[in-house]
Amino acid sequence: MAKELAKTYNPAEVEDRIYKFWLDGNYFHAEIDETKKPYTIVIPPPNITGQLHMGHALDNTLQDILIRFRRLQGYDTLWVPGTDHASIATEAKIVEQLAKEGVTKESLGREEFLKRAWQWKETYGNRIVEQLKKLGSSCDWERERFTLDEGCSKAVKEVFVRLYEKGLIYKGEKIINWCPHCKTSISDAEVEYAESEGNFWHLRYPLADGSGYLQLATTRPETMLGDTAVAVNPNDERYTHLVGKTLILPIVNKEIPIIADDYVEMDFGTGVVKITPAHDPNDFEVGLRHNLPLLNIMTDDGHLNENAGKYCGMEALECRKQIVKELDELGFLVKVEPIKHNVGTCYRCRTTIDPRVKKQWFVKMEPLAKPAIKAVREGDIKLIPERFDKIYYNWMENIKDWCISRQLWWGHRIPAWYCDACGETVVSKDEVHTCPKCGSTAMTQDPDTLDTWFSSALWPFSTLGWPDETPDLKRYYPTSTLVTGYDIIFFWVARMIFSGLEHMGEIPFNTVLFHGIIRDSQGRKMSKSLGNGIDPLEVIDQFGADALRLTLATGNSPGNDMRYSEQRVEANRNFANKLWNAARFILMNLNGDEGAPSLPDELELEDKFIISKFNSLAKEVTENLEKFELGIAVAKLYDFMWDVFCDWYIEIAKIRLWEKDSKGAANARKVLVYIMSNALVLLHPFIPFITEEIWQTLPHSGESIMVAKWFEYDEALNFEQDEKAMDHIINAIKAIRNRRAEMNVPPSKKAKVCIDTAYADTFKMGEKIIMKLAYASEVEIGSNFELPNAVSVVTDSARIYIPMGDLVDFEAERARLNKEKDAAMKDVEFIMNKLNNPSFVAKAPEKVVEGQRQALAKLNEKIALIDESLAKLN
RNA sequence: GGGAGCAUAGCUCAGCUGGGAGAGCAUCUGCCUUACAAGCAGAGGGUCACAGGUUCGAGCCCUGUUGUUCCCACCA
Repeated sequence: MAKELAKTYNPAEVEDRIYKFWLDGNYFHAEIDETKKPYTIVIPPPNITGQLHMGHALDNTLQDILIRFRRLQGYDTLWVPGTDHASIATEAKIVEQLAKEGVTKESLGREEFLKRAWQWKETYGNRIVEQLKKLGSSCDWERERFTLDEGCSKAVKEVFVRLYEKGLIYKGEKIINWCPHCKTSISDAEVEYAESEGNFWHLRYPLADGSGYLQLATTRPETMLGDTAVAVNPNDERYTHLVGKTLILPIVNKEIPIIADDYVEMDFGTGVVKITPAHDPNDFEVGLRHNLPLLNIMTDDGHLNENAGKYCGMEALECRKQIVKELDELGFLVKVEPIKHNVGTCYRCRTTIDPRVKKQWFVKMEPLAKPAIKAVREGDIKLIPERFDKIYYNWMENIKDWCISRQLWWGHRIPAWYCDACGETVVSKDEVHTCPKCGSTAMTQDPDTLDTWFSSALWPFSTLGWPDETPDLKRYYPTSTLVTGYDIIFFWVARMIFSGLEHMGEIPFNTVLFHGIIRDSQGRKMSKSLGNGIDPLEVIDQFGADALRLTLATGNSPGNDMRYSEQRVEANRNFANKLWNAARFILMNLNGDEGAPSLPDELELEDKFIISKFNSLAKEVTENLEKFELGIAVAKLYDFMWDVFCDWYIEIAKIRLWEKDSKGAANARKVLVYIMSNALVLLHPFIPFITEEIWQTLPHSGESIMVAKWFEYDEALNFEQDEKAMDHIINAIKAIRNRRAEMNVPPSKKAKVCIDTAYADTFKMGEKIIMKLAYASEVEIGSNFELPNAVSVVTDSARIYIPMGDLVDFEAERARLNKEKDAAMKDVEFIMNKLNNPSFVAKAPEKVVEGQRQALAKLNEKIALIDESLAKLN
């Protein structure tokens, strides 16, 4: 016997219990099953520094929807979870933590520091995993991974050595982006440009021969201390005679050459550029072409170094002030012009980036990018929405070498050793103790670690066991779908693609589903500094994980940002409650003889109607899900459950249910259970908790809805005629309700309904339905009604009279009917215009033309019915 | 400088390959009808940013304009 359900759904009461039930049932765990097709998703590993935010909630909701859908469809599904060590972010957090204790990372030492980091990982890495569970994520937790775990380390070393041996990883002295706050290099992708108010300082440098000056402008005057040339365009006739001459660098009083280089734009500024090869990427290139010396003037923490002479030790911005002051005093400052310009900042800490020359490790990108471009171009990998193709190509085609070394401790240590004796570099998967060249045993490992994204790039195969040829790797690679935000297309998606192709020889995933970011109700990005972030866990506490998931899955299309509003969550919580009460209603009426859900032998009109509707719904929803149209799929389910199943079918079913022990009541119960439990399965990917809870209380076969059978479209359940017949009845009921509402007749006041129709058989079947839902005391089907005191209402299939006695205002009736007739006539005119247009009839598809003809016929019928009604009024 | 997205009801957004526009919330009216007031029934509300074009037919395709958001580049 079914158990009683509370009147309102209380998610807090069921969710944790259900999740535990799933874990105990081991439903998330994938066992390789060769009879099934595999479907795999690897999670975008959340940082161990993070708390679950709305972005995670969205990302993981979408993944869980896909994975649950495929699981129900009978795929061998695997969702690999894990977390990311997030080298810079985590190291910064730990340094912060240490600072509170008055300890620096250097004083602690590398080994102790790493111990602390691992402690952090234990504490906070677990926290975010627990938070993912609150959402309902059906990850295979037995396969949980960490980007810095042993397996990932093995993969990282393998990749590093392979690429090094192929010449695709090299160490070089190049200009890189240096963050003076994080004290590490970062990659180009990690630099964010922000507009800032600055100045253009116009300076003049005197010619060495005393014959005059060259005027130029700079936004960073302090870099002049590192100038090693001044450049002009070779075609600039103003300056050609000066090329080869020298200038005296003010303050420094050093002689530097005037060179000619195409890089200089003649019509920008004065056409003269100071060249600081050690602190500007363009200048660096110029320097290479002209063999200019590199003069580094900065320390690692953003101060001027010994090359800055008297400015040594000064902080960069302070130095800028002093230099400008001195230049002004010496007469070298021409003017100061305020300008807006873009400044590169560190994407982690927002500190202004100092471009500088350092010896770093790089990945040579061009050979890796080529096949990665091809994979998308040829459709092996599909990006959804498609427009991200362009963004991807643009980046890949203009890619520069990837700076992968970081001056951090928390991360994968670079597997390179240097011989203290002969300077030999050895790259190896294993520890190197002896120099292969000179035999010395004084080997020192490179102190640097790798960019976090270096290990993330291997995630789709490192998590499956690579470089070992594990059964998982064989079975689940390439993965099926990657779900992630468009904001990490370069950081992560692109790098996984070339890594997968290079190391596995195969794409890492078939499809990438991009989603947008979640903004606050005013459209602003959620951020800590604004304090406008919404904590998904609080939302879950208040409204339930299902309501949150539904909100994130609805009203949102791939690749687009969405605004979060609590009102939407509330509306979706209400939907959950609606389902809950529908289930409650069904349970109240069961008497225990239903057995597992199945259809009765005899079906009434309304049964066929709901079954047929559900049948085609299932087909559409399946197609939508397969095309990643998750929002569309769930909207259809929502409408069906609320507007069709609850508002019509349940209400109609009550008629038979009230006939207590009848066969009809038993049949109605069966259909109710059948539709409800099958609909729950279709809804389950979106709202897993409540669907499980309800499914369990209803008659069911099997242990869990998680492993129930996805409903598949069945031609035998397609009852088109019955759907149409029900439509006639529904339209009549709606029309009657409308008339009654207009006349302010309360439902308690029943009235007789007389129906004149060409579909007498249909309406005969619907008599009881109309009685109940149109508040009729009696339904009479016939023709030539003589009803002097009746209002009438017309649908496309019937003329309906409601005798209302004194309530009837004949003038108003006539006016209303005429208004309705006018509206119908207008529609007729519109359609006639089309049908009278020869090109429409000739060129439009037959289906469309026929549709218009039918619509016209219906309208004419309706007009005829209205005319008859009008005639009766006279 | 290059590229992309968005512009649809008061608000937030759907609208799949072109066939007279939908939802939720809000508003108005009437209902505590024995699943649900987190509900039921009914109603109002839109020159689909603007201007052209293609088409028998355009919210949807093409061109341009305006507004807005974002990405890339980084001319010092």
